[in-house]
Amino acid sequence: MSVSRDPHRTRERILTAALAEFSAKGFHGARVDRIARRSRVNKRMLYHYFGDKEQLYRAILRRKFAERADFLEAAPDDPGAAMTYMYRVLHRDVDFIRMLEWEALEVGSGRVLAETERRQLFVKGVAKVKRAQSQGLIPSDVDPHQLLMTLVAVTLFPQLLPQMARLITGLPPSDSRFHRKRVVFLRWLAERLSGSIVKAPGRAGRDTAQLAPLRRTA
Amino acid sequence: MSVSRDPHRTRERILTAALAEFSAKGFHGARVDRIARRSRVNKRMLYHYFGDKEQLYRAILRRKFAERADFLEAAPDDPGAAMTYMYRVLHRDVDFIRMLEWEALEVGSGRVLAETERRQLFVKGVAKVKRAQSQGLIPSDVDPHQLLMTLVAVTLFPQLLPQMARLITGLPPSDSRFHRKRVVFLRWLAERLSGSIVKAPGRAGRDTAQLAPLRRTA
DNA sequence: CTGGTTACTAACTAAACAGTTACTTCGGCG
DNA sequence: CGCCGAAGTAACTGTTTAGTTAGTAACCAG
Repeated sequence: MSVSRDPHRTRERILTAALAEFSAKGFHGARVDRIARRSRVNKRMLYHYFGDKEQLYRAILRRKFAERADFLEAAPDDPGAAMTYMYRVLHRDVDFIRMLEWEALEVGSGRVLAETERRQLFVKGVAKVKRAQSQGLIPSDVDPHQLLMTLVAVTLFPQLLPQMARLITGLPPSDSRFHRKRVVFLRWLAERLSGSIVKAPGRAGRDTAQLAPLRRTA
Repeated sequence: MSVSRDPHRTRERILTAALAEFSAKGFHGARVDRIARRSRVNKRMLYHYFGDKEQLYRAILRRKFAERADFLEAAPDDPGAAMTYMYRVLHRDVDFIRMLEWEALEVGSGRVLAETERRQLFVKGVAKVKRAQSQGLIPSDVDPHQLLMTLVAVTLFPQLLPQMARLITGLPPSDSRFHRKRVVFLRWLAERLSGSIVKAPGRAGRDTAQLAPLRRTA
């Protein structure tokens, strides 16, 4: 017999199966029995290791967010390269995007798990944008918070509302042709944003200042 | 006595309560009993009018999508005005955005309700972008499908992942200060996209700066 | 007024579900 | 070797849930 015990492996199997289930169905749609079956672990063990369904859910979230904790820092400084990088990375981790989306629907704009760590991540992201601004890679007459948010929006969106992406473009975002077109577009967009089209790639600030009066965020 | 029958009113009350419930909790999280209680209608009547939970859900979706069927057509031609218009309109209908989001998580990029009508809506949207391109409002060296998708992405995103919007900017997207900053940003972005940034030989600068409030176009 | 159809109610049911009980088996340490 | 805590199993339970039964009350056509 020898069921050959292996607590670590069991824990991992539960986490893997739970991620798949929660990502696919969300917290309410997920079934504890199904996670147990998928991981080929006795249901009782889920409760042994994680307490209850909600704590298991939180464990999944914590792990997923920790996994992607560096994705803004790891991005290149150049906005075009940064966008295509983010797009490529996030595109491969659909579960991550879906967990973000479930979270959005559950908590709205309320407090989230790992609030401070995640805020810190974005503080660094904003700092990165500001650095790019001072280097002249990005115009300085724009709120870096709003810009960062928009860069994320633009890279995330196809997986966020894939049905809409398909209805608009005719291709599902999982399709490699979609992928290629998106990357081409992102590069085009980066050119536009960085402002090096019309005038020399110098500092854009002065020239455009009159067009968009902007108060810096606090 | 006189329970004073009113089939139409009852149906409406069910639909209203169901929208609130499904928008808040999604299909699996929604409770039929709660919809019945909220609408102060006997639960049996939901089944009388709509068959079962799923058909009620579909009825809600159909109605919501029909309501917003013209939102791309109603947008102004000018990209800056269009973006702020879309942002304003969608911002006010959080339920609509949430239902889109539940749909995304449920069907992925698979077939959706009212598939052909909704595709048609976007075909018209793309045509609109192309028209703007031929008028020189938007550069012609960009895929209109990808651009349209991105305009939608940029206007929708804060409500799509409000927790992320808050973590990045420090303000929830429901906050009026957030709103103001976003509109300023969208105008900046439109300037960039339309391409006549520096000494533009045309209308990019001042005309669009004061945002014509919804000029309805066919 | 009558008979049938539609609107409406209260109480019930079968199934699904998260969580538990009660028990066995393994592994390591004195 | 003996025993204790951790790893594991199978079968159970109390509750919640979508959906139903069985019936009453209003409305209306003839």
